[in-house]
Amino acid sequence: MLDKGPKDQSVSLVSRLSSWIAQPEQVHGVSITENELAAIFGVSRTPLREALNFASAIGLIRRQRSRSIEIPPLSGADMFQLSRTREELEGLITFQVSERIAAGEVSIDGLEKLNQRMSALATIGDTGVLLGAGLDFHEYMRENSGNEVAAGLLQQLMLRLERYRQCIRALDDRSGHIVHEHGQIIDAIRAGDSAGAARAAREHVANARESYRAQLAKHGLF
Amino acid sequence: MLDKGPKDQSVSLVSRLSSWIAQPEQVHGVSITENELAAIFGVSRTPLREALNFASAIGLIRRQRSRSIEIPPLSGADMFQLSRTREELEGLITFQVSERIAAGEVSIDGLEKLNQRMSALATIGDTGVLLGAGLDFHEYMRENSGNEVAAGLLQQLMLRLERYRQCIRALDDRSGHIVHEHGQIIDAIRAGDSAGAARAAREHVANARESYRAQLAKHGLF
DNA sequence: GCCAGTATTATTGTATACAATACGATGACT
DNA sequence: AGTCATCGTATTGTATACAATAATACTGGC
Repeated sequence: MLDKGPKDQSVSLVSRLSSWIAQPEQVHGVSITENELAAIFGVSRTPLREALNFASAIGLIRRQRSRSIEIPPLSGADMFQLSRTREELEGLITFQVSERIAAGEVSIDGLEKLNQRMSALATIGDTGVLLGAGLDFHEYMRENSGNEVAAGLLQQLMLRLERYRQCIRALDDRSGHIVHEHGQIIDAIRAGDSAGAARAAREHVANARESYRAQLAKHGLF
Repeated sequence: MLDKGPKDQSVSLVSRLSSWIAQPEQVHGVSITENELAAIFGVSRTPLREALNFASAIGLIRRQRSRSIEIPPLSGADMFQLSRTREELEGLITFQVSERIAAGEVSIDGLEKLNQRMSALATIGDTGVLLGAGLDFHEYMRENSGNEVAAGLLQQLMLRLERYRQCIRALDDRSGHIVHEHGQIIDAIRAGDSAGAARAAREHVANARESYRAQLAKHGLF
């Protein structure tokens, strides 16, 4: 209980909470009491409840009134809707990034640099690092779209998708595809084809979704 | 999510807070202290902070760490991004509603009924009621899309757009267009043209956005 | 007069205490 | 034995109190 150095916990509590939820060993669909969670994180109920409110606002957990916290069960349908929605938003911000680059409001250098880094990592073959670089790519798109609204919503989706990502991180080997598909997006942007870039981004998400679905089905996860 | 519980304040606090923020007389971009807000709503800081966390999670307010609450300023750019993002999500769920109707998973009766009601109201000419019915239409789409994810994100956007809606409610007379555009969406769904329905939905949002932009510009609001 | 450094105050972050509510168990009655 | 009412306990919702941090005012030195 004596968590020394108790500066602002609420911000980090949200990320700690989301990490905790994302752990595959958590039994999904089960209810947990606030006191239990508070004990787990070593804080009192007050900051915990603030984190819970935040988490429930973005759909990470569910809270009926006067009921305990429920970790939403993982399901293929849920994963599909998350990814399908992400597809639209990634398409939108990719389009907007492309437009901004075409208009000279943003330099393409950042994307080129990320692309080179990805290619370099692909030859090395470190899957973990490569996947991290892949996330950097999408983060860069969010930050340079000029659309904070869509970027914020996308980040919510990424947090929720993280739970599924955890399940298949070890299994997935789409790294080669990822590099290629990111490359296609950048190519379209470079050519000034914003609509094409958006299309490529959407296909990229759709491909990832299909890969996830296949992996999860193959291992009979849900 | 409406005010119902006599005791549970935290849920209703969120809606009360969003209504309060949406009031045009609020000076946007100004900072407010938690104690002031707590006094305004007649509650202690604890439930207020929970509502604030919820509101900041969905972008209704901004809270830097250890700083007072900031009501994000209204701006044309913000309105554009909200509406532009909404356009994508409305397109998506309209597509999904259409697909579910085509597959027989959902009856089209609900939409037909809403359409008839809208037409009837249009002849009467009560703008306020008609706009409410328009919102019902979109709510129906969200609830019958089978995509809780996109529906939840859309609801966040609608809450944030409410602030802009408040500014021009009295000015707007797009009622006729709304009825017509909703009709086009329904027609496409009835014809089994999901892609067409999605396109119509997106155009509907884009038209509303342009109308908003023009109205706000005409009155020099921001 | 102005700037730096410190003291003071205001405001946020956290913990504890209490109240209200929902859930479960126990027992009475049919 | 089954069902319903009532009570007891567990859990959430709210308020108050305290701690830590950021903002502000003040004083002394230059």
